Amino acid sequence: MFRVALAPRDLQTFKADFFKALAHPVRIRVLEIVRGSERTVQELQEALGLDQSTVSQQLAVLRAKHVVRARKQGTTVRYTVVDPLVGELLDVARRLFNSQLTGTQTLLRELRRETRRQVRR
Amino acid sequence: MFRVALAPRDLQTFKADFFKALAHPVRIRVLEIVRGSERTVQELQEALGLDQSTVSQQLAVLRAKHVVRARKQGTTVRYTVVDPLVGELLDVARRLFNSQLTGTQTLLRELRRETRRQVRR
DNA sequence: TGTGTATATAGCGTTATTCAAATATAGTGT
DNA sequence: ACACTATATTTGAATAACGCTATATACACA
Repeated sequence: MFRVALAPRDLQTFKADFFKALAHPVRIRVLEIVRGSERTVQELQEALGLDQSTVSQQLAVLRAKHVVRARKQGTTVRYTVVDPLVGELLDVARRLFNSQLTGTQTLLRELRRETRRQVRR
Repeated sequence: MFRVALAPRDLQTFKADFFKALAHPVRIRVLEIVRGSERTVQELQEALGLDQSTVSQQLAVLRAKHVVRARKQGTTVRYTVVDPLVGELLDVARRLFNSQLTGTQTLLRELRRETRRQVRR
């Protein structure tokens, strides 16, 4: 028998795949909605103003990368974030963007609004 | 102060672009080296076992997304992470992977080794 | 000026992601 | 069985990211 030494490369690939899941505007918006509480696809559609197909497609990507989990209930499906650390990750990311965006006014305003919204909830 | 080269259409796009920068195994490895201390391209080449062109290329991506900053000094160029929060982000990500990988032995072992290495430093 | 060294960029074929439209599945009520 | 609703998957064309090789730039020093 022989040992298959898994290169550290594979670990980084795994990590990269995870970040790939976050590397899309719609998917980020989905996560920021879903991280608060479980949501149906319909709710997501409305919140995002996107059609059913698009939302389902992006949810499929998030599912494939194990960022999000689906719970079927009759004919509707509810989504949650698999790990609360995903939320924490998004928070750190927000802080990061906040410090990076200093100087670009419009985006900053957006960011602030988002932060307030989250605190209030 | 910091200036975004291409004004992104909206905030989520900006965020997505940032995560895109992390969505590549080599770039993650680069960041995990560079986050500790400033490194020359040469040092990175050696540490990664990759050729000059590849390393420079990935550094270019990280630069374009403002994750990393270059400091030229004579003929050599030293790279640093722009914001220490990037390091924090990687830490949260590591915790996340750690909890996700429970059950896949080999990758877990790799992950542990990495964590130890970092603590020790 | 010329040569060597460190780093960056261009060109290009291959693969992966995206977007939108169409179609498929699965559950519920009649 | 049929129709209706909620969600998922497939398809295909457009675009972006990759990996590799070759070439370019920029600096140092003789």
